[in-house]
Amino acid sequence: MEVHQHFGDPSLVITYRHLLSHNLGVRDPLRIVALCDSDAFYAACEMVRLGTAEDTPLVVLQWDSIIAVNYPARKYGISRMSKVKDALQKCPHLQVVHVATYKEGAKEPGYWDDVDTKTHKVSLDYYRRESLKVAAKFKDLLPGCEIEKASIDEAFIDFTKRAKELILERHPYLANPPPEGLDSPLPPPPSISWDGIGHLIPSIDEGQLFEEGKPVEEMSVSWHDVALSISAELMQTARQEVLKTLGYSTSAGIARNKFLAKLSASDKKPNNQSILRNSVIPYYLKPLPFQKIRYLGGKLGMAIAKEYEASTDMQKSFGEQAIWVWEVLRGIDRSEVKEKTSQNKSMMASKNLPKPIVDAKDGYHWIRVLAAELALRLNDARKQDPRIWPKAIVLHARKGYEAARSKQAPFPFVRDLTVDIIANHGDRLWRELVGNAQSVHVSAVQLSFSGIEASEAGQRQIEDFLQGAKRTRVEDEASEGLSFTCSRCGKVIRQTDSIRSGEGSEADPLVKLRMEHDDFHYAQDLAKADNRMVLTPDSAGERPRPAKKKKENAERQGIERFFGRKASD
DNA sequence: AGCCAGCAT
DNA sequence: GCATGCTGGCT
Repeated sequence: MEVHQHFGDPSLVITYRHLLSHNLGVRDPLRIVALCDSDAFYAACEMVRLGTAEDTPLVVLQWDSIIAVNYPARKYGISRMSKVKDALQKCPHLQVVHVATYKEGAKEPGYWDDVDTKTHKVSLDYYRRESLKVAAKFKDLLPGCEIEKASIDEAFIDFTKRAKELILERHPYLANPPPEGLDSPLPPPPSISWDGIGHLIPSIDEGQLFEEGKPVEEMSVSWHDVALSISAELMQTARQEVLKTLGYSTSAGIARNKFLAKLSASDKKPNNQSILRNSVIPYYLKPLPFQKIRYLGGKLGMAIAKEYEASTDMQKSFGEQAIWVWEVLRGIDRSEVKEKTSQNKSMMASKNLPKPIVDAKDGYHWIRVLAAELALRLNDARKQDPRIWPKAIVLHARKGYEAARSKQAPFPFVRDLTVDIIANHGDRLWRELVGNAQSVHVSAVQLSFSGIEASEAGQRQIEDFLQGAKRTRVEDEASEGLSFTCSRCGKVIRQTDSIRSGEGSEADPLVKLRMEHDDFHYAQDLAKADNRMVLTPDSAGERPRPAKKKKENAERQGIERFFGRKASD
C-alpha cells in the first residue's frame, strides 16, 4: 500500500500533546469537520410552509424552470432539468409550487396563481429566513463547535474541540501523560461501534470486505477514528433534532477537512450521513472525477484538466491520478471552519428581463422595484442589529450579450431608509451606466448593497444622537444657546431663532435640534441623489422643512407604487 | 476604491 | 436557466 505514504499526516502518530492542545488548527491530527446540508431545501421549505405530507412529490418553480425537486418527486425521474409538463406526465399528482414573488399592488412578497415574469419579481426571502432558523438551531444543538454557514442550505461544522473533550471525558486516563512526556503516543484506541451514527464509507468494493483474512472495518483503528465516531454521534442527534423541531431533513459528511466533508456529504442523500476515515481516503479519491471537487468544477478545473492531459511527462512522473488530485487538495484545503456573522456582507436584488429595456427611461421602473426590495430587506436586517449599514450601493446592467457592467457609489448613513433614497442612488448609477443614450438594450439589472457591516460609524452616529445631548448641554450651559457637533458633517450646529418656533413642545430642545439637523442630511441625500441643488447645513434650518415633507411622501410609496407603473414595453 | 471575473448553491 | 452570494485580482 505505497499509496498510503503520500498521505503523511493521517498516519502520523497521535500524541498526548495532540489530544490536550486546543490550538493546532488545520494541522491537528484529530481534526474533524462536517458539512451538513439540507435536502432539496427550497422544496422542503415549501413543504413546511404548506404542511405537505412527507412523501408527497413536490417541485418548486421559478417562472418556467424547476429549481428544486424533493426526493419523493425524484423517484419519478423528475430532475431540475425537467419541463413542468413532462414532470406532470411522469407524476400526475405532483405538487407544483411557484416561489414567492412581489407583484403589483402588494407590499409584501406572496404566493399568487397568476405569476408573470414581465410584471413580478421573485423573492427568496422566505428561504433565507428558514435558513437562519436552521443555522441557529444547529448552533444551539452543537455547543463548543465552530459553525460556518456556507450557503443558504449548507454549513461546515468543526467538531475538533468538542470531540477531544468527549474523548477525555470517556477515557479519563488520557488526561495523565506518562513519564515519557506529552510527546509520547497515545495508547491503542478502543474498538469503535459505528452503529446508528451513519454510513461508514468502505475502503473497497462492498463485495470484498475482507483483506488479509480480517474484516476491513476492523483494520487500523486510530484515535482519529474515535474522534470521527464521536462527532458523527453529535451530528446525528443534531440532525434528528432539526428534523423533529423544524421539519428539515439533512445530509452530512464527516471527515478530516472541509473538502472531504463536502465530498462525502452527498454519498448517502437524503436524510443520512457518511463518515470518511483517513485510512480510506485514497480509495475514496481514486475513482473520483476531480471536477467534483470544490473550485475545480469551473474554468480552473478545465484548465488543469487540459494541462494534465497535455503533459504526459507529468502523468508518467506522477503516475496515479488520485495522488495528483490529493496533492491539489492538500494545497488548497488549509481552510478553517470559521464562524461568520449571521449578517451577509452583501445584499442583492436582481431581475432578468425577458423583454429588455429599450428606452433608457424605463430603467427607473425596475430600479425602483429592486430598491423597494432592498429597503424591505435591509430594514428587516436592522431589526436584528440596528447598526448594520452598507458601505456602497452597486448597480449592474447587462447590455445585450455583453458581460454585465456595473457602477457603484458610497452609500451614506441615514436613519430612516426609504425606497426613495435607494432608488435615487440607483437612478444616478443608471444614468452613469447608460450615458447619454436614450435607446439601450438592457436584459438584466441587479442592484446591491456591498460591504454591509455593523459599523462603528453608524453606531456612533446613533449613540451621539441619543447620548450626545446630555454631554453637549453641559458644555453649552456656560455659553449661549444650544449647539452640538454633528458626527456626520462635523459641523457645529447651533440653534438659531429661525428654528425656534415655540411649538410648546415637550421634547428636549436639543434632541429636537438634532432631529432637525438629521432631516437636513436626509434631504441632502435626496438632493444629491437627484443631482440637484446641494444645501448647506447652515441654511437647512431656514427652509420650511423640505425633508419632512419628502419623507411623508416617501412613506406612502410602498413597493406597490412601482409596480403600479407600467413597464412601458 | 471601483470594477470585473470566477465560483458556488 | 435565474436569483442570489462570496472572494480575489487588476487598475
